[in-house]
Amino acid sequence: MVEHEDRLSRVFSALADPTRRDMVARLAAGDATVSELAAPYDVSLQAVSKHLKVLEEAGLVSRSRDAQRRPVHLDAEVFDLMTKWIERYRQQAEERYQRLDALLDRLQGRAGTDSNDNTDEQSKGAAG
Amino acid sequence: MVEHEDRLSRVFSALADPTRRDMVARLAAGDATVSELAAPYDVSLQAVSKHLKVLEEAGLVSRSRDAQRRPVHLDAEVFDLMTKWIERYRQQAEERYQRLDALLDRLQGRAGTDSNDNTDEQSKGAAG
DNA sequence: GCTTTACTCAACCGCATGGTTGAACACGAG
DNA sequence: CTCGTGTTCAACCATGCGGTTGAGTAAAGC
Repeated sequence: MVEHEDRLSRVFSALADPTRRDMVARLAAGDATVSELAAPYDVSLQAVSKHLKVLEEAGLVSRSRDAQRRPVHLDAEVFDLMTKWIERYRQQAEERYQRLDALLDRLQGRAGTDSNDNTDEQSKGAAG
Repeated sequence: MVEHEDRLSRVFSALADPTRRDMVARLAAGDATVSELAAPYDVSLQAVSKHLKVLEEAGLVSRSRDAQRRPVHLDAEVFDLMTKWIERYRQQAEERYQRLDALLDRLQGRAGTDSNDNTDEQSKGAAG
């Protein structure tokens, strides 16, 4: 209904399909033609062509021309878009979690917390 | 048909909807009830409830109980799953690109080119 | 105990999506 | 020009999804 007007929706939507994710995974190793990509799956070539169209419109791949073949190339730029979006909210959520954890420490008068095994080294200086 | 059996598909699919992404964004700032979440959108409360169910089944949020209210909490763990998947193939694709760039350097006899050149726009040198 | 508040479940609708098959297009080779 | 290969387009079908409304459930309040 929403016709996927924004870029991020198209990218997430494209990657929501396991077949398309597998294609992306294989394309990360190198360019491939439609037939080559279609080989492992037991769907028709037309279905694969459709999948590629979705990936292309999401900006994940680009297609050139080589005689009759249409080599598909993975375009890594869009991944940054996703990563940025994800990291942004992941960090916020984790910071919130740590603040909550610190608050619980104070409320319970705990001395040594062993429950946080986070790998990031950010200081929670909200001890006020 | 595929019923989204795998986790990653559910997560990507859940985040493919702009309304749900907006909810996640707002939940990153703090927990909220269904009504609070529904307020900004001009859809019914039931629609928002459905969205939350999708987010919950994707493992992105969890819901507890506070009297009649159902506070929604953002669960940051799943983001790691996505980030790992994305980064894996993004890096592969970028490495390939850099190798190609290095190869072009050698072919063209370019000297002293830093392979770390990441301009955001790359011209497609269709040199045959 | 009935009402109010907060929310979910159920049934339904319209459209998008993933799949199919058959035809058409693009290009290289005879 | 014709043929073969590689790929896309078009029509169609089944299912899923986001939306709706109406009913049902859970807990607080009078």
